[in-house]
Amino acid sequence: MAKVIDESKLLRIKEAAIELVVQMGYGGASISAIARHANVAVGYLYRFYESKYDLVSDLLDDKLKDITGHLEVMMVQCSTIQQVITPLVNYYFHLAQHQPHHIRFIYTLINDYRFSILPDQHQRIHGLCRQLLLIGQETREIADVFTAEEIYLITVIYPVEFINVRFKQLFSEQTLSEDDKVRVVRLCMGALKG
Amino acid sequence: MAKVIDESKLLRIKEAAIELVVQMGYGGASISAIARHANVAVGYLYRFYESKYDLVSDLLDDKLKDITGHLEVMMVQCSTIQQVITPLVNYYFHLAQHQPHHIRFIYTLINDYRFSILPDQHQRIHGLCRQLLLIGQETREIADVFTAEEIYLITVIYPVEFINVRFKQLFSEQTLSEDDKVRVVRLCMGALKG
DNA sequence: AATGAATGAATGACCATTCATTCATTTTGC
DNA sequence: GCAAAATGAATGAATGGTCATTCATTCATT
Repeated sequence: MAKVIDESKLLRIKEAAIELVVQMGYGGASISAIARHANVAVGYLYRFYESKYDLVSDLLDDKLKDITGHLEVMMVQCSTIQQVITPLVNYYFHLAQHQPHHIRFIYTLINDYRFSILPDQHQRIHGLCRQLLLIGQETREIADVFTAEEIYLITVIYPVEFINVRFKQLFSEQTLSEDDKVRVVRLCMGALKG
Repeated sequence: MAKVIDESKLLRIKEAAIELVVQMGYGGASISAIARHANVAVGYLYRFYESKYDLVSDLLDDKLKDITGHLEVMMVQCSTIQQVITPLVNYYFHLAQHQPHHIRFIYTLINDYRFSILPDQHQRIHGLCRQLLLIGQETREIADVFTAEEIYLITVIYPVEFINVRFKQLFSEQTLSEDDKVRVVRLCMGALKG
């Protein structure tokens, strides 16, 4: 007698939550507004998530999983840092162009002291940065002085911040271009070189 | 008949607002909680600020003014980029060590899409970055390919993000040290070199 | 008829903001 | 020098709204 759960509704909830958290902040994104945007009853959200915090926390984890998953795939195929950074920045730009709310969502919550990266993703990100560091020091693309912490800042935080400075139109009102992508890759590679 | 406005109360309100916005986010920092923390009546806040948004927005502007003010002073005395970056990073670290809430506050709101840098500070930051770019290209400390946008990312965003990755203990549980300061300066200078 | 997915009114707490009131200080009148 | 009147700084209860969450009810499917 098990009825089918309408997956499109769950998707709409996720999309609405992401959009509203970006626009109004976590506190400003009310459950009733999320439900209204998703065209779903208020109570329906509690079928999948125990609380609003749970919903948003899970969404953040999903988005981070997407990034680490992508990075892991890229690292298997590549033997130089340049070969990892280029598709990684490509991925950020693709996300920024096709799902701008999603990259803003990550950005908003990664900077929120109430949310933190869950232990699982934390471990994976750690491992990936250490791996990058090893490869880069082998190929001499990364200076010896650097630690995994700096690799994280240069390869994850810097590109995301570049995109957000553009979104906020702080220095330029241009939309992200191919040239910008090249600039970001060049800056990352230059910074890693030391 | 003019009574004296108790400046310490206003200071306490500002301090409480900063602390609570950092801890609970803008939406979570209620006026009643701010007033309670500041040991002040709820209505008292409205003597100085028209609304909660006004209060927080003004505080952000104040903090940004502090940074741009410092940068302007530093640039008058210095003729090389190294001579600007070093005291600038020093200033960030000093803020991080002595007023951690304040740097977190800037960090939290600069990343919030509901708040933006007011036109006045915006202009000053623009001008400062352009000036840095000119000096750096003269002294060959900054590669020709860079724009003011990249100078901003490297000299403002990167150091602040470094500090916040530490605050969040993402890679290291160490508190900020003199060695870290040297690392940040080195990374900034290296990145600017291209 | 039975099941359980989906609903949305109801709940109690808390929100930002207001403003009649209180209270400390200053000015005035003597 | 002092009491009374005037001032305006400071208060916090009151307001009307919104919040997250619950759960009795409805409705579609089996």
